[in-house]
This record gives sequence, C-alpha cells and structure tokens, in this order.
Amino acid sequence: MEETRELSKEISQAVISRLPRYFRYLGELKDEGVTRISSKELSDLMHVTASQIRQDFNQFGGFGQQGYGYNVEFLYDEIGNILGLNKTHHLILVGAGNLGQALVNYMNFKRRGFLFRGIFDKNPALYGKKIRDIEVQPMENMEQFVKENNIDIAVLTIPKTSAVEVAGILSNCGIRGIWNFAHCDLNVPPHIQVENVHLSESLMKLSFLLKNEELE
Amino acid sequence: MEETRELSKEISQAVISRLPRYFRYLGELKDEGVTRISSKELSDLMHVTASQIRQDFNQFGGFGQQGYGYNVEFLYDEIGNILGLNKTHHLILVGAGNLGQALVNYMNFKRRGFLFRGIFDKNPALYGKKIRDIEVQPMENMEQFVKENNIDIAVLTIPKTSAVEVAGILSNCGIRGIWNFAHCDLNVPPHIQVENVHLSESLMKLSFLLKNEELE
DNA sequence: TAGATTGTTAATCGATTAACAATC
DNA sequence: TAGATTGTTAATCGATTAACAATC
Repeated sequence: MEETRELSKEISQAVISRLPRYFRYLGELKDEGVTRISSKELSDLMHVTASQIRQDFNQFGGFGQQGYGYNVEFLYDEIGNILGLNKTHHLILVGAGNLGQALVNYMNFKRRGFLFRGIFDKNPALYGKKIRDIEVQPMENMEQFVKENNIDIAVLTIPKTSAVEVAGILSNCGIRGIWNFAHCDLNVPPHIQVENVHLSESLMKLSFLLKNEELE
Repeated sequence: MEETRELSKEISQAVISRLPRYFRYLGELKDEGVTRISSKELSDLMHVTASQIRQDFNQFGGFGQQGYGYNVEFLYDEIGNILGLNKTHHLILVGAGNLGQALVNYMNFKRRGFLFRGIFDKNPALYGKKIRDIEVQPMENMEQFVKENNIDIAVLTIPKTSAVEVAGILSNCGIRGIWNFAHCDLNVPPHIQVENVHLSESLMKLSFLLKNEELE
C-alpha cells in the first residue's frame, strides 16, 4: 500500500494545513516591506509557537540562518513553490449555480495561477451564457474538454445527487484534483486528490461553538 | 484563564470537527430507512475506525446499547442537539457580493434553522436590492439591526481590508458568532466564536497535494 | 568575539487505536 | 443462555513543545 510513498518524506496533514496560512502572513509582511523575521516574531504575530514554526519549515529543509532568522521574500517564495503556486493550474467549473458563478468571478484565484478554462452545467437554459468570458457548456462536453485542454482541477459545485457520478467520469479522463463543494464524500482512485469544502458542516461547527459557549 | 471551563467536559477540536460528518451520514441512513447501526458498520461506511466512533460518541454519554448498536434516528437527533441544530439561528450577511448572494440563496441552511434576517453592504448601488426577499441595507444600519433583532451569527463576505474593522463593530453589539470568509484572521474577544472559511487556502492545499502526487 | 536564533533532538502532551470486561 | 456490541481502560502512535548545541 505504501510502496512508493517513502521517496519523498511524508508530510503530515497538520503541517500541510498550516502552509497556506504561513504563506498569507509572509505575503502581508512582504507587502509591508519587512525583509527579515525570526520564528519568535512570527509566532507572536500568528499566535502559534516559535517551535512549531521552526519544525514546520524544517520539514522542507533549512530556510533560515542562525542568529538572523528568515528572509521574508525568500521564505515566501519557497513556501509558494512548495504549495505549487509557481505553476499555472487549469480548472473547470462543474455546476454553474450561484456558488459556482461566485467562484469563477472571484479574481484572486487567477492571481495565484488558477485559471478557469471551461464551465459545465446540465441546465440547457444556461448554455451559452458567459461568466467572465467563458461560455457555459452542456455536461456532455466535459469529458472531452478535460482531455483536450490539459485540465488539472475540477471544481464541483453541483448537488450531491450527481456529484459522485460526475467524479467518476472525471476520474477517467485525466483530472488530477477535485475541489469538492458537494455535500458528500467522493470515492475516487488514490492518485486523484480531493479537497472538500463542506460549507454546511462548517456552519454546524460554528453552531456547536455557540451552544457550548452558552454553558460556560 | 480556564476557571469556568471545567463545568462542561472540554471537547477536543478533533471531535467537534467530526460531528457534522457523523450527522450527515446518520441523516442519510435515516432517509434510507435504516433503523439501527453498529459502530463497525458505520466505520466501514465512513472509513474511520469503530473505536474512534465509540470514543467520539462517548464524549457525550452513552447513545448505544451493548449487543445492539445504535438507534439511527435517536443518534441523529442527539448529535443534532449537540450541534445546536434544534435551535433557530438568526443571521446577517455582511457583504452582498457574488459569494454572499450565493450563500443567502443557498436554501439548505434555512432547512437547518439558519435564517438570514438582514443583508448589509457599503455599496449604495445595492441598497434596496432584494435577495431572497431581504433588502440590502447600508453598513451604517448594521449595528442597530443586530441589537434589535437578536442576531446570533454574522456571515462576513467582505474584503479583508474592512473585515477586521467590521468584526470589531460586531463584537460590540452582541453578536455571538462570526462565519468568516474574509482572507484574514479576526481578533475578537474570546466569548465570540469564529469559524473561518478560507477558500484560497483550501485551494492552495489542493495545489500542494497535486504537486506532491507528481513526485511519487 | 558575543549575541542571536536557527536546526534538531529529546520530552511532553494529546489523540487514536486496541483490547476486553460489562451488559443488553 | 449465548452472541453481539457497547463503554471504557490501557497501549500506541503522532504531533507539539521545550531545550540546547550548532553556527551565523
């Protein structure tokens, strides 16, 4: 099961989840003109321990210098590279409802190299409608489009009733990752990466926190 | 710091994060007419260990019966209660852009008792526009509206530049929780709960996973 | 050089899993 | 009663924190 895994040192989920936040803080520091920072200063800023920061960065090799700290711009670039942000990603949107349209219209993704290339929906009323210059196409076109346009990532903003089926089709035409907004778990082959955004579960978590706060 | 905390047994973040997923699976089982389930069966379904399921449920007292397992409907209701879904929550939307509008239009929240009561934006062009029968109001009205309408939760879909300031205002007018979609961390008093949905960080995580997959 | 701060090892803490007695 | 499965304790595993030698 784990045969080839050992080639690149396994990075824990906990560390991976923290990387984008480091990236965000370093980007802000860079924009503010800060050139160097110590793990202690960053720890005060981010409310995590300096020890954890150093441990995390050292999963990927030494980015700092004893007695000096870390060069902000260098560290920012390195973490960006680790996150794969130095590459352009080609996306399709599957499901052109309110949420899907909002995501396509959200321009920050483009800035980071995530480019929407195609939009698909099963509602004929939407065919030909343009969202940010991209025409909505019938679902039937999806498979061929993914194959022909070197699509990396599919963004799934469709109801859970069709999500599993669509994920199956995508798995068979070369997609590499699925950003899943449908309220279900997808069962795809292990070489396909899935990142779930379960909004209603996030809201339930908030609800729990409110209820728990009452008791204290 | 931790004085009153011990009144209700502290539940770990890890457990809290899993509750909504249990709730989703139990709801589906209930809809399929399944009346009882063992931790082993649920574990096969959800791809987690049966031991973890039993440990998690027992954080809240015994919901099962030896030799029988768990009653699906009872367990569903209990977890719903733990999550605070037996109560109605009153929400406001702050920031009526694409994403905000998509959230208001998303009807599943209503089904779970999360009701949008007001919508606020700083763009005068949107004032009076109706989204699901709710008129967009000027930001200036927000503070009073929250006080007068018993609002629990503010959904923040505004740029990070104004998010911190708005969170400050909300903190002072009785809001209990913030569902934060802005790309920043909010520093609010500890009695106010914050649940972050950082979409770009989620996408970066997916990007990392794709890049890492290449190496294997 | 002296001071600062990393990289890294060791200690601690917490979460997950295994095991089994309790009991339906 | 016998069989099944929970509730719960104990063992293991992994992640976080502390400490400090290395070194810029």
